[in-house]
Amino acid sequence: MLDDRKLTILRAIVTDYVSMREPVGSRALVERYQLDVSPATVRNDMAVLEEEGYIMQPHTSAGRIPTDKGYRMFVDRLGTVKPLSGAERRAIETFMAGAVDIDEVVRRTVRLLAQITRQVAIVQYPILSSATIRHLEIVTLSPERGLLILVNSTGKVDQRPVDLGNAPDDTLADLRGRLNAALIGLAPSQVVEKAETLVAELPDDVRPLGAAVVSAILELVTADPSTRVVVGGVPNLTRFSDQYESTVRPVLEALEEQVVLLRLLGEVAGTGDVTVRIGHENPYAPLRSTSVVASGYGTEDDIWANLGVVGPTRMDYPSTMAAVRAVARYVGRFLAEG
Amino acid sequence: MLDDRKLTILRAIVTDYVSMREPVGSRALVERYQLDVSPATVRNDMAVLEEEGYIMQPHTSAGRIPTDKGYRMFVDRLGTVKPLSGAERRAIETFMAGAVDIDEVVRRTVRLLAQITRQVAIVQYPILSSATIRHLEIVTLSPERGLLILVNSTGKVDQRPVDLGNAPDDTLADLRGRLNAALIGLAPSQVVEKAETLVAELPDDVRPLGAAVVSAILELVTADPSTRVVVGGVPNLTRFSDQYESTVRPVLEALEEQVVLLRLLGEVAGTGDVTVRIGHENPYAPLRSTSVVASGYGTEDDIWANLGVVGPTRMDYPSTMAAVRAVARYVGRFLAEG
DNA sequence: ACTGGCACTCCACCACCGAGAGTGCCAACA
DNA sequence: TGTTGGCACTCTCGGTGGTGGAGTGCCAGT
Repeated sequence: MLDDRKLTILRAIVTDYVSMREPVGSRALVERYQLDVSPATVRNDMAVLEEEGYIMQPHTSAGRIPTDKGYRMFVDRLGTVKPLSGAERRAIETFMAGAVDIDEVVRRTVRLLAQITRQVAIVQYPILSSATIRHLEIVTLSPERGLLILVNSTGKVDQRPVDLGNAPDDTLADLRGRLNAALIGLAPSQVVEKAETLVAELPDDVRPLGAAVVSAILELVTADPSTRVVVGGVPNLTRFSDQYESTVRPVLEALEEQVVLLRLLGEVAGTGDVTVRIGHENPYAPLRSTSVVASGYGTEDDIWANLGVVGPTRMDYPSTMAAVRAVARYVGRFLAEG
Repeated sequence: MLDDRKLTILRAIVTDYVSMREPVGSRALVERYQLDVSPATVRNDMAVLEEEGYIMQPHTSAGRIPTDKGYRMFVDRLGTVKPLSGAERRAIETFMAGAVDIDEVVRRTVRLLAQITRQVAIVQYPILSSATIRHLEIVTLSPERGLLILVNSTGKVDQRPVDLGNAPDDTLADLRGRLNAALIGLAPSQVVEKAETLVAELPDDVRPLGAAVVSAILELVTADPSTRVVVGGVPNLTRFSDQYESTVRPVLEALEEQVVLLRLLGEVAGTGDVTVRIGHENPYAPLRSTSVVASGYGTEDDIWANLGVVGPTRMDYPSTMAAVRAVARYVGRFLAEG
């Protein structure tokens, strides 16, 4: 159905439209892409491509622009991987160096991704499912208010206020000792299993407080940190479209909704490799006029979370995909090393 | 120079322009604001107001719009405080209830402020200068890597990786004991004073590690958490202007620069009451076409940080100022109570 | 199967015009 | 002196019509 030349033409249309941002006609095509055929021939091929739904005309007698289906074909079969430039590689390395905690890693990643793709970047906080509890502390702030602190093997520190109800210091110390002894080295799932019997086995005088603390621990341990996302590069939305109100506004609104972004990343990515959702393929209606390029990141056996970019369907897919892939890999390695 | 009627007219022009978003002419003015004089009289007054720089015409024979100076006059002398609606009061109360940690308080505040002002909101993390050290912990992650954890009296938990360099467990325990004994109850400034002698007094075998840990403590203690800001309500920028590229883009870019926002808030607010910077009064050039309404928040004797909104110069100052003031007060109280 | 030619379509651009809104000024008036 | 009605003037905005150009589809010829 689609012979080589038609595919070449489709590729040329996509490439040209992405860089020129204008509908592309048959003459420009043969001139800029050495097709060695006449414009008339190209027109015939374009008629077929249009019939098949890969390209369309904004109006009669304008050039053609790719449809979502056209971009999809391009991404799946026509795009050649565009390796990162040396400067980009170096940027990735230097950008991350010196990030001390997880917050900073995420913040820098989002900045980095926005900068090299020149799109809006989204990074989800990593969930480190293999993490185990390393240390547990109960700090007294006042006779009534305490702070439960949990440190896991990756160095993440979680906290939560607990109501101490005037419990005496030695009760507190007793509880802390028991909890540390019982829970250190356990993974989240094991903590959940063990929680009930742990409370049951506490001495009567410690049990009320113990129950409160354990339930706080459970909250912390089951709370999914990857339910947080960070967004960056919003100014790049400028390059989206000329009609601000109708196209940019819904995207801006979507970007403020953590829940939406999480669902989006979840449905688009989820694997270790780069995935692309083009226009109407997107699960979320207000983003139907955008494309999402996303990838999971983590180690080879363990995906922790997702990251990606949102941009106009008319985007440079090869470069964007290469950048997302590179950043995802680098962040995965960086976090794995600690 | 400016008699009562001229001021009334100026007030009417500001009010009308803010709500109608169109240059306002003499006829509309007398019709909508019962001025009891003829349009011709109003025109004479407007000519004076224009000469004095309070209003201007976008072009000959359009209506007048306020200048920055006009808004300034309005804010200083003409605006009447517009109390919050009951719904808004209730929104403030319910929005904050149930926020567990400082991150969440800040995130909710920014959302709240963006929602009731319908502008872009900026909230700076609070610095609690009266906080003292409550607990200090060194958790071993691996023989080489450790985590220093600092809890202060407000319940804030800070962390920082430290290089343990294979120090034996009992050295670590010894150091932890000494540091806890020496530092608990101290304010940041006191910690800084005491640091040097503390290291000097350590036994020889503990000192190298101790020096590293103490320097980490100093970093944590002097690091200003209020160097972080959170932004929300960006979609409200839609209502800024029709010319996207020229006016919205620079604002978007400014909003991504933490440093800029901090300087902005710092220079605009800094006191316990609401401050307004209008257009060219702004210290930061790309925001010369916007107004900033900001306020410090905290307790009566102690300002912790600032919050505010950024919007078009053509904004509803009375409502916005009332909202910023109310939110600042509420957050201050909320945090003070714990 | 490809090509050159040709008639056709439609948009983008420009000039032009008229209506409407608003002004400044002036002479008249309280 | 301050206010008012009248009037000529200016400028924007919306609609109209014409033109050039880009691009197409189709067809006959190679």
